[in-house]
Amino acid sequence: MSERAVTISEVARHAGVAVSTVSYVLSGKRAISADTRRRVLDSVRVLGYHPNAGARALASKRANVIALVLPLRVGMHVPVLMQFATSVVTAARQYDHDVLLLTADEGSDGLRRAAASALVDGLVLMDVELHDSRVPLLRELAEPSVLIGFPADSAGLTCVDLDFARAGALCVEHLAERGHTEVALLGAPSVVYDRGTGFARRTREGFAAAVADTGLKGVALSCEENFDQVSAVIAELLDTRPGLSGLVVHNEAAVNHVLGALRQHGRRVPDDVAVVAICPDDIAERSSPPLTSVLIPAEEVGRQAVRLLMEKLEGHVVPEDTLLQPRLTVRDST
Amino acid sequence: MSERAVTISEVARHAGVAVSTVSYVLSGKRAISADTRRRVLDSVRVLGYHPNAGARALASKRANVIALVLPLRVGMHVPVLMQFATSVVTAARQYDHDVLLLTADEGSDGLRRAAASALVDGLVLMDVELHDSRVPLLRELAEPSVLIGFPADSAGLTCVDLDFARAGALCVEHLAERGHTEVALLGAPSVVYDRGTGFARRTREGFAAAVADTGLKGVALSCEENFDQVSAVIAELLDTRPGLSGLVVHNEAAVNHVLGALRQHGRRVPDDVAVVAICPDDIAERSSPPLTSVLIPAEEVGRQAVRLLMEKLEGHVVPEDTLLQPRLTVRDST
DNA sequence: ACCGATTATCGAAGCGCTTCGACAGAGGCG
DNA sequence: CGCCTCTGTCGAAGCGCTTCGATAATCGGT
Repeated sequence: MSERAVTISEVARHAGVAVSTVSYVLSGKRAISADTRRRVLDSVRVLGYHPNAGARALASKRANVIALVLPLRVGMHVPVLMQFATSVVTAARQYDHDVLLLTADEGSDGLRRAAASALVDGLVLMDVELHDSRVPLLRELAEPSVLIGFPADSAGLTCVDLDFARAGALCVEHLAERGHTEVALLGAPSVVYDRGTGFARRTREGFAAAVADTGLKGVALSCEENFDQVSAVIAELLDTRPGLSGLVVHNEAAVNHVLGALRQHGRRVPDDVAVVAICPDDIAERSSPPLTSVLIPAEEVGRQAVRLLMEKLEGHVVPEDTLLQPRLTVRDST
Repeated sequence: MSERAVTISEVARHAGVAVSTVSYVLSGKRAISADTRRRVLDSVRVLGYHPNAGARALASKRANVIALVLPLRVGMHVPVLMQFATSVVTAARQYDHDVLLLTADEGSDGLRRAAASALVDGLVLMDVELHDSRVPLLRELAEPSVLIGFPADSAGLTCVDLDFARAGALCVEHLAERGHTEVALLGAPSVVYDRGTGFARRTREGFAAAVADTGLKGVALSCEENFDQVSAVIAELLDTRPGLSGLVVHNEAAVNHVLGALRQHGRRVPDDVAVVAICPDDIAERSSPPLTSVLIPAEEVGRQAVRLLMEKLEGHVVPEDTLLQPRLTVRDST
């Protein structure tokens, strides 16, 4: 084992051509005769050649690696982050790029280091907050970047996200169609609103706007993530708002507690109270009853983020804002 | 913006020394006078020099990057995976290494490609299964690797994991001490056992052994992850085993359903039924009541995995098996 | 049959860094 | 005082690849 790696010059010798010819066969940047191409590719296969990434990066000034930057704080539901991460990796591979994982611990220095050392060609930042400390740096970095989520000032940046305002509205509209007249939003823990996390606020705004538009009665509440607190909020809600019959839950960790609390308080879903959640499909499906939900299209968000980054790497101009339209799946809870 | 990157020769010129001297200052591989060192470091700072990663990798044959390979299937609880991932990244940075994220989609080819192209110096594989298709490849790869989890045949490999057998036993012993005489294990979904996931089986074995040792009565059941099925299992259990008063739950996604089902069936925790979980602390803490639990020390597992890999990269010999001892935290559920 | 354009291939010059061997100068010792 | 050993520094040779310009070879048009 441990045989020294095969180099391009060995491939060239084996195929009886010049090193540059092998390079051109592999990159396709110049025309090569079918015959030569075949001989070279055969040699590549026979010798098990893999181009040396460092050498390639040095000569071409392209590492073919992008950075994926994890959020500063985990405010978002973790499984969703994981979905983003895997879809970014998968999408990147389709463009023949790899993904370097950067965490918040290093803060902006980490981004600067990775970019300045040419370790990566571009950056994807996950779960960007309204006042994200990493954002100013991006503006001065030579490397292109794409954000998942929207900071307060997104001018000059490329951002992708689910249209959360529309998602919040969609839930309200669905409940309105079902004939409900008084609804409530159970959102993120209050700390998430306090620190200005964009998607939580935007959902709330969309909810409020739709409530106004449809002429329903509605309140938006924050929602902690342990059972007792959820149960207390539900009790209070049922108590003070007898007409309430529709619930929008935008909190993956709390959604099962909400169902438990409703059960505890003797309310049946959907007969007494209808519930629509904004959460991943797997959570909605394994709840009892399975929940009508708007899912966060993590897979598509990640794919779009990578696509946009690749466009930028090619030197193309891309739209600054990309909002993905939410889709509501009706299940048994409404 | 976008000013061309500073190179080592510019630093050398600025500091009035040879390129090689700058290199030696930065690597510390040869003695350099204090005066020269200071001048060089000043120039580095003033010019904002960052060594080019590709050039460094090419010349030194070390990329200073390790691969983190995500599991083939997500059988493990996702937040725990995320904890592994972040701790691996953090630990790697402490050794001045970065982390490349590889997913299962590419399978073994991805590993081979990353290794053969010298993109990475070594590999950390997460959530290894008993018969993991990636394992044979590792044996023939020149690059060192460390596994998180144990395959069926771990000979010649370096593996790290929580001692799940001990964790299962610890839970039983705790319940025995509390005076319970009949206990049950609610484990992973049956499909997880079927595909031979090591940690699930090992927990079950530890549970069974401890039940035998302590002379308790006990059964081990698999446990699906939606409320209705959990509720049915709990009903059946309470019905057929009236003496049952202790439950060990090794299933993060189901643990809240278990509590809900017990509530539904009129059992109080811990008065009627004591529950001890094997799960992350945050889940245990936000349950109602907060659960006595054995946590999966993801942070330490990741750190140890990286430490072992770095040792191997240095050419040192490391122990093949590293089993981390579980610790049980008593909360309100027992 | 000759010319210019086109196509296919080659050789060589780097990319920015590490590392090896060489070599001045300083210091220790008999 | 001469010799030897360290120290600290330098210059140059690559590492494996991409890419530029040059050069043959081929071709259609006239």
